[in-house]
Amino acid sequence: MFGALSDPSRRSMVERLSRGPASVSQLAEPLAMSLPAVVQHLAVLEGAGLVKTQKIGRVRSCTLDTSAMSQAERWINDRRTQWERRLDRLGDYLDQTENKQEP
Amino acid sequence: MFGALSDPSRRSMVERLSRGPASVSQLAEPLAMSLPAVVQHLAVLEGAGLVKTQKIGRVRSCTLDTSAMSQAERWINDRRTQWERRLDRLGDYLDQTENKQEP
DNA sequence: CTGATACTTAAGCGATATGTTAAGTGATAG
DNA sequence: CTATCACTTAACATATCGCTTAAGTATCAG
Repeated sequence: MFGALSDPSRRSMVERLSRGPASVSQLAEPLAMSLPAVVQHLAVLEGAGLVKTQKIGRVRSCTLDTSAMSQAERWINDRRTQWERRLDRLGDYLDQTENKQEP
Repeated sequence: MFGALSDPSRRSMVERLSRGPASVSQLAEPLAMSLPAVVQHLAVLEGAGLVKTQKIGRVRSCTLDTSAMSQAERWINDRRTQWERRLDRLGDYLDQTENKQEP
């Protein structure tokens, strides 16, 4: 999941897809690489559950799956808030001892 | 940033640090690898701005830097909400055309 | 049917990542 | 002072990643 988003090309593909569905060729167009390379990146994104694809005729249509993104967002948020709660408790403790030293 | 979080060992280190500061040895303890390997992972986290370290005597104390995490969280959130706004607009459009067809 | 389009599959290649062991360095406990 | 502890540095194996080219398949337009 994080691994999928760790590559700039893949992030730009996600950015493109956040503006709406696209075919493989459309995803490849702004990228300076061969089509098979784009398909490989796409496979990584699909493997991570970030992108769903559907082949109609000879065109593969790609769309974003935001539920997978929420999961990563939550992981980060959980660690961050846990850390910040710890800082808050530490602050409370310092306030407390400060009050005890100078009553 | 995403690359730093793409490794399970590094995520477990971040998880450990979200519960409070720790030394290198403390971070290494639950991991099944040599100490130099842990230090390398730590360098990646530090390079991504996720962790700050400070050497006091012979022990290196590591703490989380949540501001870097917020940035990644925001990136995900931006893409997700952009996608969801698009879906909303599409829904509005479909409602509209539906009303026109059956007045 | 024929040719063009939109991928797909397969093989390979150089760079980076992830781990190892072995040998330092510097701080501190006894 | 000496031994130990907590890293640190260096050299190296191996694996995975990101990309390439070349050849194949399936669909659609004319």
